Amino acid sequence: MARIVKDPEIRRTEIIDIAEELFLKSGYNETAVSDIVKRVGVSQGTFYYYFKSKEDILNAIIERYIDDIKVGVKAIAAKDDINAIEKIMAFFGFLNNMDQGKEKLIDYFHEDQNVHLHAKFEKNVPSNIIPPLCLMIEEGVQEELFDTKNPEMAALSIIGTTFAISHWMYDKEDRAGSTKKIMAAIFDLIERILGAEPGKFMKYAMKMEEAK
Amino acid sequence: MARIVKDPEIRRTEIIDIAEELFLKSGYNETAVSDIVKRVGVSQGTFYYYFKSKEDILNAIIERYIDDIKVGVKAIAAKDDINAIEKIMAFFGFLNNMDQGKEKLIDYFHEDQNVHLHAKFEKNVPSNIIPPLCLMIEEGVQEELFDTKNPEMAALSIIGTTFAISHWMYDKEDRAGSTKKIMAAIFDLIERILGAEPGKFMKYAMKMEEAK
DNA sequence: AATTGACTGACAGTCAGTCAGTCAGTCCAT
DNA sequence: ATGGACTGACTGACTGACTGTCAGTCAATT
Repeated sequence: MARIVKDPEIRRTEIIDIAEELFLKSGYNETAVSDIVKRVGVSQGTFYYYFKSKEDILNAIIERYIDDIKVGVKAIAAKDDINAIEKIMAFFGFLNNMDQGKEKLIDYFHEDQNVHLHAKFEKNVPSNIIPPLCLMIEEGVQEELFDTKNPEMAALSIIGTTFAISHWMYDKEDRAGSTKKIMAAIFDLIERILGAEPGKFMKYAMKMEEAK
Repeated sequence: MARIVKDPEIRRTEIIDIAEELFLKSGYNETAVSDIVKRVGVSQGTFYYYFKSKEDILNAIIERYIDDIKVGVKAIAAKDDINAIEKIMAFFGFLNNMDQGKEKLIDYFHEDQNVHLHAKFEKNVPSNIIPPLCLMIEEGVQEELFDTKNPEMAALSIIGTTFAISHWMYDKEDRAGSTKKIMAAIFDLIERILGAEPGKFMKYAMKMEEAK
């Protein structure tokens, strides 16, 4: 094969891109390293020059997602023209959009073959999004929008609730149709967890809808 | 190898037992089918006589856990000498004891090598424990102990919260020591989610403590 | 004696990971 | 500018280990 030398960073990204695509399409265990290198157009050795094992490239893929999330969430947390409720809502909006950007990443995650990817992802997400979410909650407590003594636990509860509900919805057949009801239910739970005034989140959601 | 014929059900259980032990000790990907059959003392072919693939036996292991949980939870839900709060607390006590019975199954689950097992487990648990938990909550609403319009969502939120907090605690170093504080925090969150009187769960917990 | 079905073990095919060596690009001395 | 030394990106054949198959064996049952 013709030997083509590239900037290591570009080559690395190239390999990660293809690996991600194949893992999502066929599953981690079902994708061979040889499938990846064939698609990239490099040798087996090159793969192991960049990644010390197959598991290692999976970690690299996850890390990239986490980094994207970190950047987006930090930007929201740093805003000073919106209040805590709007931040938390923007936060969920951002997480949702990320999925969409990757062509329904979340759809892939819920296929059985991708448990491995999904599990690693959910294992690593909380430690990165709990701290900023926690800050937003503390802000809301100071603004007297929320009433909670333990912002960290509240943050965990919100994330756990959101994960659980989104998993649950994916296992049910009748996914579409009742998104509004589900949003209302999630808002209700978040308000309860945070000790916010009932209906306050929905009120803000309507306002943002109008603003468009 | 000496040929020993056993009752198929016993043989099947035998293979599952060993496989479970090895998967938990060394991880799913790191355990070879040949390791399993060597330990059981049967041939490679016997393994594939009982299970159609390596993935298949993992599903069998998970199924066994789920069945244990189902039985235990049904028994609690059927009791008529305790109220909804006591049932929910018994429910969590049962889930906790199950872990202990399996020599801290939950400890193994949180090791990185076992993401595969863990993920399959958590993917399948909710669909089995949400319905009975849901019934308990509905009971509590009728008894006017709780105030919620959507018991199913509340059940999901409680399970999600519990999972998220237990994962979070395992990733933190200072695990021991503050179990009481964590229990208090979880009770507080459950009360908020269910719309129960603040401190009510803790009150029942104290009462049960005394009863011993 | 015939039938059933649990069981065997050799084997085909596949895959993760290794390694000795190759070659493109860079940099410096002539 | 030209060559030669050097670096590190890259190659691909190879190995050992693995999953899953299958033709056939043997114990138990009828």
